[in-house]
Amino acid sequence: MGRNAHFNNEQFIDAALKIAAAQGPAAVTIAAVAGEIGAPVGSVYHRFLSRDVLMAEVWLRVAASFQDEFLSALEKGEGIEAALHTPRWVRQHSAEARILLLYRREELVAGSWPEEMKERALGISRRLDAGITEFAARTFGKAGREEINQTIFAIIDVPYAAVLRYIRQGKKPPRAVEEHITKAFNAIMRRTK
Amino acid sequence: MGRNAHFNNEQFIDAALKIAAAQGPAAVTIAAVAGEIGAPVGSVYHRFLSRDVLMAEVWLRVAASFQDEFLSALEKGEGIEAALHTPRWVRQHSAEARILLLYRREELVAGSWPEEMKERALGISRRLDAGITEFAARTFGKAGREEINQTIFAIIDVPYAAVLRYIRQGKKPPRAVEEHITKAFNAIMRRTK
DNA sequence: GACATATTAGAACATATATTCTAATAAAAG
DNA sequence: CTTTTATTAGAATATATGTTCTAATATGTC
Repeated sequence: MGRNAHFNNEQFIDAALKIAAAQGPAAVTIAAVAGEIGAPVGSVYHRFLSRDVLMAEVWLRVAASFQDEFLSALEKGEGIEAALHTPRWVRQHSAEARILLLYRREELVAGSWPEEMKERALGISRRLDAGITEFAARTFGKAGREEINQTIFAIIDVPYAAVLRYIRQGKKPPRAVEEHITKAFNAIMRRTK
Repeated sequence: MGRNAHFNNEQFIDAALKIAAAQGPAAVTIAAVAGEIGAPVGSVYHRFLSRDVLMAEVWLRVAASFQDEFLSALEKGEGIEAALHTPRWVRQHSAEARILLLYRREELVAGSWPEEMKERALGISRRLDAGITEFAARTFGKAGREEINQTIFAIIDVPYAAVLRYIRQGKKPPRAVEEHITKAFNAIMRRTK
């Protein structure tokens, strides 16, 4: 019962994501989000407890989008597939990439998260840690602090660096970055002892 | 003539830098900056045209601090010295490093810069470009788009990536990152043809 | 010592924006 | 057809913060 909805949660999250990607998180005002889809500001609060909760939904969606594919590449492949996932995902998802790689979580969500969302976020980072550790153990035979650091550097940090420059310019990373990432990956992951 | 100053420009810039490094640029309110050194808010405006101008001074100081040493390492050495300058500078200058590597210029300075400061900023980025180009030419024999991209990746982007994770955690990067950077540098800068 | 002025001092003002509140609507249930 | 209620609708409110304004205070100059 009750009146039919003109808008749904997705639309607000989409609008916030679009604005954040294009103009940065500070431009995501409630009025801008509502205006983007022609909704009244009251409807934002009808659907989300606060701006922080809306932004947290944006972050969770973007992070999950990146990570699902990343982890399956990591589980299946030799690692280089996971390293190359970053430039590929960035090409495919320009807006999401800007949000995930250009801003830190605390910039998007200033205040504290509701318990239920905190759980979801924690789940995401735990799955990533587990995937990395498992891969390091598979590659180096053991997964001590240094093996894990090397792995993180090769398959997360370096691909991130390779791609960041282009994201900042609003461009898609060129194919050549895959070659750079591959060279660095091979050099770093080569067993040294 | 006139009353003696209790405060000077440096102190306000220092205060803004400290707050930005510790709590992010959004925490750099005029009241916070003034409060940090026990000055009245009016004195901030007596010395700086606006918050943006103050933040621009912060950025210029930090950028110059990083770049002066970086460029002299690049001019003298074989490139690896420049690549390793990043982790070393970060260890030496934790607060400045947070500002330079954690936030983009537009986050620090939202509005437009006064012409004179714009010149200073442009000078900084031009010197960097020139240094990189010169080094690429010296290393590869020529400095086409791809040679320059490779060079930027090896001596700027990768070191940045190696260090970022620690900066975010408020830690100093461990010595091991120098080894990772070196491996990647050698792999990337090796002439391929 | 009186004056001019650079600077401190902090209250007042303007504005942007998150949030709340009250009312209007429309659809389902009986 | 009346009642109930989910939702739209947007005006009103509260607050934070950049900026401006007016006054007080020292210090050098005559």
